[in-house]
Amino acid sequence: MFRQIEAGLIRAVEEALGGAAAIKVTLEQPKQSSFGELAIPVAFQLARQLKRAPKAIAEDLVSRMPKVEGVAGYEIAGNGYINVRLDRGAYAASLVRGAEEQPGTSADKVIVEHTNINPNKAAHIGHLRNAILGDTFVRMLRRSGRQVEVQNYIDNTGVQVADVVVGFYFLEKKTPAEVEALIDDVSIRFDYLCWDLYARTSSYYRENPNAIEWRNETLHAIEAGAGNLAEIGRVVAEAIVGAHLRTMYRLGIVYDVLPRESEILHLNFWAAAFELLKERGAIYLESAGKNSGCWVMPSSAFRDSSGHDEEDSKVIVRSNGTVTYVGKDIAYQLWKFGLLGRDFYYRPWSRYPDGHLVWVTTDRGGDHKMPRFGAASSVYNVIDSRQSYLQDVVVAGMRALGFERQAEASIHFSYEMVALTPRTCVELGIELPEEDRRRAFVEVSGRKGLGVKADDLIDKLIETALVEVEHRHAEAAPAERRRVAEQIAMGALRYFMLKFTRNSVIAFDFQEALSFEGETGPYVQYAAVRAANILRKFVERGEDLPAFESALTRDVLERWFETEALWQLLLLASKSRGAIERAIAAGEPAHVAKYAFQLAQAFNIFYHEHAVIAEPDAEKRSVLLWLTQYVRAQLLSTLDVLGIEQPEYM
RNA sequence: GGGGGCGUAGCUCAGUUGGAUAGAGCAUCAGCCUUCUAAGCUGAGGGUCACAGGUUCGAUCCCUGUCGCCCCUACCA
Repeated sequence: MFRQIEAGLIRAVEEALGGAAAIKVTLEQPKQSSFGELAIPVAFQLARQLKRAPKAIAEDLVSRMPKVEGVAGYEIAGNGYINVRLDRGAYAASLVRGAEEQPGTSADKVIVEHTNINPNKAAHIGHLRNAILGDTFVRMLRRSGRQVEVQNYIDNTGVQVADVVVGFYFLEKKTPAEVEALIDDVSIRFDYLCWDLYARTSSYYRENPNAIEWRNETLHAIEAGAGNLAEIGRVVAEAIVGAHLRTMYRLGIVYDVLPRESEILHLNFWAAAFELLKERGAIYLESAGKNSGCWVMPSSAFRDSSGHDEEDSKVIVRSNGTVTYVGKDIAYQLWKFGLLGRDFYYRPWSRYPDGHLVWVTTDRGGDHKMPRFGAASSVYNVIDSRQSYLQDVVVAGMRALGFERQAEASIHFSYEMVALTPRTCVELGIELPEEDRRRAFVEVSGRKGLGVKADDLIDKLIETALVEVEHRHAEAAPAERRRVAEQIAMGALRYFMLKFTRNSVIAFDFQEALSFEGETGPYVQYAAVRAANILRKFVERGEDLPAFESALTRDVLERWFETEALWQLLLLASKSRGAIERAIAAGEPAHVAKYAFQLAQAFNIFYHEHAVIAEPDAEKRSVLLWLTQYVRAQLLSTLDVLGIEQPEYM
């Protein structure tokens, strides 16, 4: 509704201008609500061109603008603003009728790749930020009508998996069968065990540099796909991927397909990409300097400024003939756009409780009915900002191959890392060197085993929430209280990861993350619960909700929404779709979180000021009840985009 | 050295693409529960938007420089 009026206003201003001036007409929200619902600052832009006072231009413009549906009038304010006042009665009446615009559906597919955790240890809070950002962005895109495929890339043949295999095989002297026994042992958390083992192997390398040979041997074995080392690698990666998916499912995060590095290798994706890159001159064989004997991409392809020499080129194929990670990534990115000329085979990996299937790539054909994966028109890679250099190289590769449009549609959805505050390190019992203690934050490190495990944090949040739920609802069944605590924990965690904009480093602090007050997920959930309570209590008292459409005529609505506070609440609630669209355009899920908080805050004030059920005036009560219902619906749909549920009670 | 990001209230952060009197949460202090649940609400204090120039009707936002912090800059991923 609101966005239709905005579009109408822009058209009207353009018509009034009659093409006299070449400027882009924009609208803004007035600083103060008393100035109206919208403001048109166009007179300022025109003042210079026309050499006239902004105020006179504004007056002239208003007199020439055609009638806009839903607008009650204009005011010239300040020294040239055109403030717009909406027809509140008509606006509210259309909302009562449920006349909200539906998003169009698009045929183009968007791929969002997120999570991408090395399958060699338990997930940590940095991975949570990635997955929550990615999952929320997926929900935003789907809400806005876009078709989205969610990929979680599994690097099951890399150094990190190899290091855990080295730990099991060379340090612990375990056979594949013994590793499998550990996985099957329900008294052991295998992903936690690997967390420690990975740190132990890393420190072993530091003390015994020659042991790095074990890693090389393991990497070769994994790539060849035969022998005990490869077998351990396979079972470890398989088990850890399962653990990651379970961890993420606790937060409502699901995937469509798991493309694996092993298939990229076995199906020779790289060979296809290599041919293309050579053929189109995107890479060349270096004959001199430190990169002699390597196939490299010149730095001019991905760095625009001068001052670089041959030494800055990026190695794509090493002098020993093996391909680097970036090379494989170029092949993978080509596949995502359907440009590689080959595809994976697939088999079902697992099924979520709601029936949704996750597929995994395989290197052999099977007899499965499945969706067509890949071949998208745009691709979002949710990867932390430290890898932006490599992402630039991938995009440069696409461009050098002549895939300009796809290069343009390859979006590095980057975000800053989650670090730990020194205080939190102390709480975790981590010894910090003197210089780290004075820093604002300390980077997590898997190699050092330094970090907060995702499941530990989720457990701690549930535990904290449960104490409060038990205190408030002693009469409820334990299983039910547990469920409510889980929903609150999930709301707190998802909101916490989303409230920061992407390029801000999160200095993780337990005290802050465990807070359920103020700008938090539970605050928003609480507002939704309150709204639900009003409606439930009203019905429990034996009264039926009024027939809003007939009771709330335009005149009635016009009268009650003269009250500024009620009108502002309605207006804000009606802007949820616009808030999501703006957040998509900005690529910033934090904006949706902020909107949800603001709406919850506005409702809490309303809740405090109006006793809805006890309202003696029947007409006013109908308005308040409808408003409660409407705000609740908008709040719930926004929470749904954030992946947050409303508990039954709090 | 080069590339990128950041610097806004005591702390943690927003700031809708250059607009009207710069906001929120936390923390501090003072209030509000016989009510649809106080995980809430009201109020107070707290600012040289790092600094210096420039662009223009107008700059927290754009440009230049300076200072400080962070990340990247592997034949690791």
